[in-house]
Amino acid sequence: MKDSQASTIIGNIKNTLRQAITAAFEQVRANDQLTYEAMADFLVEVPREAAHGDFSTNAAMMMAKACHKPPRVIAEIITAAIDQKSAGVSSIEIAGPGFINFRMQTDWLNKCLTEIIAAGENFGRSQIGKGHKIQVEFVSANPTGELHMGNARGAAIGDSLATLLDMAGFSVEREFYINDAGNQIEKFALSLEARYLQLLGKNVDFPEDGYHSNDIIRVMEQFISENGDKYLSYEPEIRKPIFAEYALARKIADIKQALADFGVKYDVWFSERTLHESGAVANIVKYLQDQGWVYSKDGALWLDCQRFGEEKDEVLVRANGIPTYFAADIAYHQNKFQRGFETVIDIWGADHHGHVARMKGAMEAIGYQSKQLEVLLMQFVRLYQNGEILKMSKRTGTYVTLNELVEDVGRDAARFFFVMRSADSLIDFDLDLAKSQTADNPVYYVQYAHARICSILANAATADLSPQADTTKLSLITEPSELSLIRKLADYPDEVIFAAVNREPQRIATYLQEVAAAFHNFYAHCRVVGEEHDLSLARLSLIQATAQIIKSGLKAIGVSAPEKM
RNA sequence: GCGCCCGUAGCUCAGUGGAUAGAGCGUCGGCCUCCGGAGCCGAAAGCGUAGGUUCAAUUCCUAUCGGGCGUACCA
Repeated sequence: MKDSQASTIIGNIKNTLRQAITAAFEQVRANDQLTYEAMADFLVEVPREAAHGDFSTNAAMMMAKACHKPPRVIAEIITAAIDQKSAGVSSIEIAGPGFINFRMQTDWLNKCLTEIIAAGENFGRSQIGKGHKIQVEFVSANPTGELHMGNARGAAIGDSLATLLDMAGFSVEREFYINDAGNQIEKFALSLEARYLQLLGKNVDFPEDGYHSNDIIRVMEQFISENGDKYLSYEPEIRKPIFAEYALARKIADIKQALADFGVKYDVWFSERTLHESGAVANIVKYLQDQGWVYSKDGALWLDCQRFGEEKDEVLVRANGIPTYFAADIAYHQNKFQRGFETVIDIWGADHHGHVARMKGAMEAIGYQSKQLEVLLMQFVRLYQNGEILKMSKRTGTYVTLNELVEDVGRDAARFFFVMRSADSLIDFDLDLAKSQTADNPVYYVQYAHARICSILANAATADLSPQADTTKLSLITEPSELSLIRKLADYPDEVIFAAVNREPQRIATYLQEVAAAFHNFYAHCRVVGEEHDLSLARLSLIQATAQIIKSGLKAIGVSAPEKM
């Protein structure tokens, strides 16, 4: 991903250095100082340690093998050959195992600051995505219950990833797939019917594998208050769909509301049922049959998954004639691609990982490339309470809902918490800690930096300080804590790109903590208001840029940037 | 058994094959006559184990141990 880089001052400098290094290699090869077949890929990066210069490259180390010389010897030769002046380099040193470290001529960081301020809210946006259509499908929970912690994690990750992709220049849509067809809806209907009868005083058994949670009792109470008991006399096959229809509409509305309260809004709510009704599911099965991917066994239709390397085959249509979830999912993904998405990202729980390879295989079978379907698996959220694992179960109705999470922990803290962890780490979530010590959440560290800046800006306003872009003397910014803050700020566009293309929104949470740390460090060393006039103005520009980036980054992960806390 | 994911500080977790592996919480010690102390500075403490590839491995590969998940005509 080293070529994924924003067109910023930093990006331009990296390109310039890369060209200068490549030119130097070509020159010394022409002089027979070095012999090699081809240039290796090398990096030009901003070193983690400021002591290692403004930029550094590993080119000499990468070329060690090709040149048959030790890295430091190559570095000596290359360093002598680089045209420093035209590359804007003030000094070069060779360090460590063979890094070449560059120090740039002065004020390049100040130019970065100017650029950040000039770009304003757009700083962080780029066109890496070139407008390619990409879809992120996430949560897609069964509409038979309430959203739980796992859904909350998926919502935080999916929504943030979608925003970051948008910032990186992709054309993004968020989608929720409503599983409103199939077996679980049948079970759902049976459960609703049982509750209906029970609420009206009938002594009926509740289905063993039904949905036990209390919320569907509430739904049926509402149903009865609106429609009375007239369905007691109806045939089950007539009234069950009526119950299901009624309850689904309400459950889906609840889910929408819960997600909206969590700051997540979808572009499309896609109904599985429409795929069955339109014949899309039947058509894709027919298509696969025609293509020779399907065989009959024990009365069912099977997809030959072994043909694309799976261990076993999968049923597409059951012996009872009802298509499986797998068949519907193939039709669903065909539909996605027919809508013009070049890439489709699905965010699934780890319990679905067995589904990944066969879905990718199926994509090949229906004429798409398996890499067009990316599945981001997220590991489970394990809840702790009173020091013990809290086992979540829809069956017994014991789980913590998204609504409760937002109520107890708060939206900002919850979203930050989920997005700061990589999707593939198993999270231990201590409910007691989350409820009692929310101030320990790193989100407040970041938000505090923003609020602190807003407070300083307010002070500056009363002190009649207002920087003008064209006259502010940014060259007065020379303190190490100031410069390292600018350095960190200038990274923002590349951080967004990295998070987007690697599907790692947690990078932004980490980055924001680094920005906040750099700011707090600056604050401890430098005053803004009360210094000499021009210096105050310059620092005002610096903290404005900082606030702008913190706000932008928090927004990208769905967290607010309060001006006061 | 087989497959996927994860083992990093006392705890929860970051870490694009590179230079001295980071943060929060916890522990210990400093810092407000000064823009918000929800802050800053410092200390102790770590890459499960064993091989391999590489100039260079926490990162890639293999094995092994430990944890999670899956292995349905469920989704």
